[in-house]
Amino acid sequence: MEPSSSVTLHDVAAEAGVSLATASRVLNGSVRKVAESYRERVMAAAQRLGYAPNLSAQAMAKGRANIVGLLVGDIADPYFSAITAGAMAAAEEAGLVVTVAVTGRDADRELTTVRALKGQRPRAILLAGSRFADATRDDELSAELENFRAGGGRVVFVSQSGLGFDTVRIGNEEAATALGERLAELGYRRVAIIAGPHRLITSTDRARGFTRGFGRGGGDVVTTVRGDFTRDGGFAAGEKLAASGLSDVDLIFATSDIMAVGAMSALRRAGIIPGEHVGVAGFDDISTARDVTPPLTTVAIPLEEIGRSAVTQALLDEPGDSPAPVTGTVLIRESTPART
Amino acid sequence: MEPSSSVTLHDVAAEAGVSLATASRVLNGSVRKVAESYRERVMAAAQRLGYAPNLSAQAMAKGRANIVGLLVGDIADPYFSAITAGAMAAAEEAGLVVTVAVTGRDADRELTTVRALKGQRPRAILLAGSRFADATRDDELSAELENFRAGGGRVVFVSQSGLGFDTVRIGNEEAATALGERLAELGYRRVAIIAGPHRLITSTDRARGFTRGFGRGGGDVVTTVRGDFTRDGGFAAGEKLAASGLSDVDLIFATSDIMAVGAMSALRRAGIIPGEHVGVAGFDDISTARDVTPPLTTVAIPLEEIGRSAVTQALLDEPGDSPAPVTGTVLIRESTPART
DNA sequence: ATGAAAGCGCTAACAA
DNA sequence: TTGTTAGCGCTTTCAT
Repeated sequence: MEPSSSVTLHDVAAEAGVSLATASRVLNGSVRKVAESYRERVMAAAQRLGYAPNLSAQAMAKGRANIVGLLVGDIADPYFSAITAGAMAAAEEAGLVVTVAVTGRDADRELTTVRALKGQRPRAILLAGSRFADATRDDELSAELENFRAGGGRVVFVSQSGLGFDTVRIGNEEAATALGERLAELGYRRVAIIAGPHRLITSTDRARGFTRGFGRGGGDVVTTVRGDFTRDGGFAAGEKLAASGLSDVDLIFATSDIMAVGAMSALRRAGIIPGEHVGVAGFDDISTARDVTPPLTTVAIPLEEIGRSAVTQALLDEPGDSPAPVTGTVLIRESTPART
Repeated sequence: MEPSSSVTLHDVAAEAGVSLATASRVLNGSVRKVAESYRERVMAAAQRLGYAPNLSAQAMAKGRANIVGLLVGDIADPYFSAITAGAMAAAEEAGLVVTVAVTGRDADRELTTVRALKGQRPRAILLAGSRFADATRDDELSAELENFRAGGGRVVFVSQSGLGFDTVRIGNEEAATALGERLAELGYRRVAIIAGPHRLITSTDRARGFTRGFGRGGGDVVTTVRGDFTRDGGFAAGEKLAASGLSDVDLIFATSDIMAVGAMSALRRAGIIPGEHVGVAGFDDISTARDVTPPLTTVAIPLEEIGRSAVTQALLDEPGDSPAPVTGTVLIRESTPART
């Protein structure tokens, strides 16, 4: 049968000779409750007509759509795309559709975007990405999300919490501390830190943690250069450091791999060979970290797993029991050979 | 005013002392038609109550949701995430929300996913990613999309067309030909091609184009190694080539940068230095191509632009006028120095 | 210019 | 177990 532009449940019910309610029960409603013979007839009719439920209608009738809204800073950033991949995998398993929106790592846009997402009445809203040091918008965001939760929606943050919602926390500071210690053990003593903007807590936490660990091992932070929390931001910071001569520095720590990778390119361009003239370390263990030369020392964060986790958390019966923070694993690679 | 769990248009209308219809006209409906005084009162009421339209309800009333569904092979692949970024930017400008789904580069899953997306009654469905050589599912997919279009939805393919829908075409074969010619000019004569699975037309087109161009310049294809169209697939292929000794080969062309990058890592691991012992070239110009060592010769494809374009195309008044294919630009970098 | 009311497709009481 | 029916929130004729 040629499916007309849109087959409704009504059509299916008619075709099968049963009531709307019965058809609904068979195709979508709760399990077990319809006689096998009816069940089959409905299924057959649906099949024949090519019926597909109208999600908007379902959402309206149920008050909630089988959607999860995911906010990321920048989908083209491997950090976020890995988290997204994990979230989408888990969502698909749960029969949910994922709506993705980007915030550009900006608090205002984050707020706007949350509002837009709320309009879909999704089952959950997931906010991946750093919280902001400047809490200007936090009250508004909180209110917006609190209201969403009051309506039965679930909210899950990924990274830092602070606003009192469920959170898949990432142990940025601890892992960075461990990395700092290890690098100090390897003989590094004077580090230049490449960090993202002050307002990104993720970056700040990592820098602080690293500083502490490195300090414990007897190392010092010589300087900190800031830039966008992107590849190009890292590149620019790398150029700046290279221009300064790097005289007093034996190590560069960037608060994300993507910045580290950009910085390495800048260094090499300036004739400074990463891993040889100066050690370089990053954070995240994005795929590229293995493929640059030399392979990049970093902290592995199970990004995909975190994405899955966020969805799982959102689907749990009860909010409130945030799991323990995800821990990172220090990965020493050739970009930081032991200092003789 | 404390926004109760959900403020409806009804509430706003009541608060403003106007009818539902008027409120609707002010807040969403077509422009100009409401007296300024009413207009203001409604706006104020909406503001005060924190009203946000329920998209599902709007979708139902209008028959179509302000959503665009985007299908990608793998969101963690920079090729797709760049396209996605572009599509999301354009969608946001148009006030549309983007639902993303992954196909895992599998025709069956692609079909399933299209069905799921259709349930949202989105304004458009965008299919990024290679078509499949094995057209087993093409009829079903066509039928599904044709039906979607019949209901007023728009369909846009990105890459190859073939199914008779609007397409943002990518000139893979032509650009690969140009690349092959250039590399032959540079003195390369014997290439090993690293390709994705046979079924991915994108990969096949690029390999064919390259072969032609390289042949024109007097070069030969010595061997072709296939693997997953991923970084790891490239790595595995690279290992295989390295193991074979690479005796008879002065160049490796991978049909995507991501494979090329993986292959470079494998080569280096085996003691073969890319750009020195053997030239390496890729395709796409993903961000990483600049950051590997040596920087990777490739064909630049304006991925973000393509994503934007797909959305723009979908929003055009009339289907059918697919723009000219997007052309790639050959970028010779240090991974393919001129052969002496 | 404004309002009343009929749906849009589906679910979930409530009846039978 | 199955069917009837009242909404869900919004848009859109059609009157007024």
